[in-house]
Amino acid sequence: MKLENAAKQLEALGNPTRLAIYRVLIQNGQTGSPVGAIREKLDIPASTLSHHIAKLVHAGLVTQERDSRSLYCKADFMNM
Amino acid sequence: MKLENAAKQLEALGNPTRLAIYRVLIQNGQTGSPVGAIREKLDIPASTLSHHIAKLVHAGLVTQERDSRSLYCKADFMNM
DNA sequence: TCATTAGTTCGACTATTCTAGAATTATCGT
DNA sequence: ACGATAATTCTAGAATAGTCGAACTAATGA
Repeated sequence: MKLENAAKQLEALGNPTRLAIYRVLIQNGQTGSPVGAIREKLDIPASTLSHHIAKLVHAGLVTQERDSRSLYCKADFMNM
Repeated sequence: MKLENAAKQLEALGNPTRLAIYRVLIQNGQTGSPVGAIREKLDIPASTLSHHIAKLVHAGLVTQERDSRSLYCKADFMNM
C-alpha cells in the first residue's frame, strides 16, 4: 500500500496549521523544537497543537525525543 | 498566502482516490485522459469521480479541455 | 427532433476532522 | 512531598469532506 502511505503524508501536510508546524521544524533543522516553542511561535492552544503534531508523527513526518520536561520535535526528512 | 496554496495542493493529493486519479493522469502525460477512461480504470461512480476531479482542478493540479463529448484531463506539472 | 453518450450538479446522508477547555500525566527543583 | 512547568488525553460541539443515486446539461449523430 504505497499509495495509501503517500496519501497519508500528503494529507498530513495538507492542512495550513500542520504545514506551518512542519515549516517551523524545518527551520530548526537537526536541533528540533520543543512543543512549547512551536506553540509560542504559532500561538495556538496546546491541545490543538498536540493533536496536529500527533498526526505528523503518525504519518512519519516528524520524530520526537524527550529532554527532561521538554519534548523536542524534528522534521524527519528521511521518511519524506 | 503561499502557505495556504501549498496546503491546498497537498490536501488535494492527500486523498487516496485523488492521488490515484492524479497518477493515472501522469501516466497519460501530455495526451491526458477523458473522465470516462479514468472512471473505467478506477471503477468509481461518476458523481464521486467528478467531485474529486473538480478538487484537483480547483487546486491547480489538473487542467481540462473538451474534445467534442469527451473532457480530457491532464496533470498540470507547471503548477506543481 | 430524438436517442445516445459524456459529464456535472443536486441533495441527502455518513464519517471524519478541527478546535479548544478541562482534567490528567510526567518531570523537575526545592 | 509539593508546586511549577511541559505536554497529552478526554470530551464534545462545529465544520468540513466523502459517497452515491437521481436528475440535469452538453454535444453528437441519425
